[in-house]
Amino acid sequence: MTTLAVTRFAPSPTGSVHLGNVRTALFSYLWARKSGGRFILRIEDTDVERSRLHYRDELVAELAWLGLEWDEGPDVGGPSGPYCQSERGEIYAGLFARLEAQAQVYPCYCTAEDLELSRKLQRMAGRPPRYAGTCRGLDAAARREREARGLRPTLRFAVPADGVVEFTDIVHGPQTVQTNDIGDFIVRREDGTASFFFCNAVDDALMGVTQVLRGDDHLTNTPRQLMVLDALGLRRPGYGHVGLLVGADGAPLSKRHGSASLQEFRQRGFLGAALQNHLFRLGHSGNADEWLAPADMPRHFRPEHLGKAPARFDEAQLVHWQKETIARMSAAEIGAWLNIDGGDPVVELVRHNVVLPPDAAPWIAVLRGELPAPGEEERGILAAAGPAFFATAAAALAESGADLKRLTRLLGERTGRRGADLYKPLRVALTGYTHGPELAPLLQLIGVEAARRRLESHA
RNA sequence: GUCCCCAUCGUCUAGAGGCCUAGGACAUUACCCUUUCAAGGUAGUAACACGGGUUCGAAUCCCGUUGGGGACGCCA
Repeated sequence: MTTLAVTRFAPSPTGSVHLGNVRTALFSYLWARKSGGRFILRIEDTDVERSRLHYRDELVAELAWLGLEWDEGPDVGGPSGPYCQSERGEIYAGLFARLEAQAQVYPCYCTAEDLELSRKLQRMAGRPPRYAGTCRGLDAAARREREARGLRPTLRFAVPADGVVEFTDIVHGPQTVQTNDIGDFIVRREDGTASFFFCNAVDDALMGVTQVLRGDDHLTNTPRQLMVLDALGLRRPGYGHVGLLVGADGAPLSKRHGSASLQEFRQRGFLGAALQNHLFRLGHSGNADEWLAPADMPRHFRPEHLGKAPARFDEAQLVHWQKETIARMSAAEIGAWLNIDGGDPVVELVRHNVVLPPDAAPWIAVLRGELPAPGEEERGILAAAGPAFFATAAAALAESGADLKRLTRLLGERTGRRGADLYKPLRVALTGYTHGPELAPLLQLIGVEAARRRLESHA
């Protein structure tokens, strides 16, 4: 019933991928999987100044860690390669030649300073800072003169006047844009490399992409890409612009929000399935409130439920999905995640008390014999119980052994305490904390000897 | 500045004119369970930005206001 969707994720390797982009990658991936189509990874590294090889490797590793799998990409190949734009120069050259032959592009000799000045003047005059069209009408003689002066031209797309570009956005619906609102834009830089407007659109068409999902920030430059595609007679993919992902401050997540990179969340110990569950519900609703296994996510993905409004990234909700994920992991998986032996009884003990790996450290320390210095609340509880209580507790422990039930029954009988009055001081003396995993297995693991010492130290 | 986009509980969202005295999830509060804490269970607090229309009837459609965001780059 669903038509096959060919989708892609096309990051530029100029930094760590941030969650906003990861989310559109996830949506794209899910759409492809839902429909039985293909998911493509394409690296947009035409900006030689800022692209770095290690960012590309990192990106591939992070995406794979998250659990996204692409059918075509720089590492796995495919029929539409190469999948790094830096290697597609010949393809673009052929296309530029066609546009030149059709006179739909022209060389522009304006320097960066010229352009900046022009923009500044327009802004001051209360006009939108668009390319003024200075080089559009240059004749052959004028071009030769500029070349002779050593000027290297960029190539600009000649946007037709008084036209309209129409398209139906997958999430925003019908859009109509006046071409008069769009200035002639650069498709090829001075150094000969293709610009985003050009290669991004062209590659989607060439690679057979049917649905492009991306951030809202691209909505207004979609018409430019459509004009390029139309001029080249290439098939238009469908475009869907999802509301941006914003941070707690309401500002869009971006590379300057260093904290929003996928890498950082992985390094902090968040799990791929938790991140997927959270991202799945940001700017999208998939009629499922409960945790979804990554394998089940595709059939719950609903492209028609992609949101237009910006979504706020709230870590509290990510933490919830993290807990749900941990609850479903096997002991071996938790062990690997915590970097301890999966057979270690600590694993089951702490699974409900740990959100991130460092949270396990205190409990491991408690079992290995190091108690934290008691805080104010803890000292209060210890003092309220009094030395006699702990002396009685130590004596009872000698009879009960590591059996908490017996220990608390004896202690209850001898001190008259029950409930929190009984358990709280015991817990604090034994673990140093007022909260934590179940006390019975905790006592078993601490062992009678260590427990006795801890109780006696307060007697 | 010009053009474009967006607007439901604190947060993520359901809602495509009557099913809405607006539903769910997270967070939060209370209670239950366990002679403790956590986990689990139950219940509760909490929202249609504002103003005009259209309609018998509007969270839903139209216009405006306000607020937020984006584009206008030899970044993507």
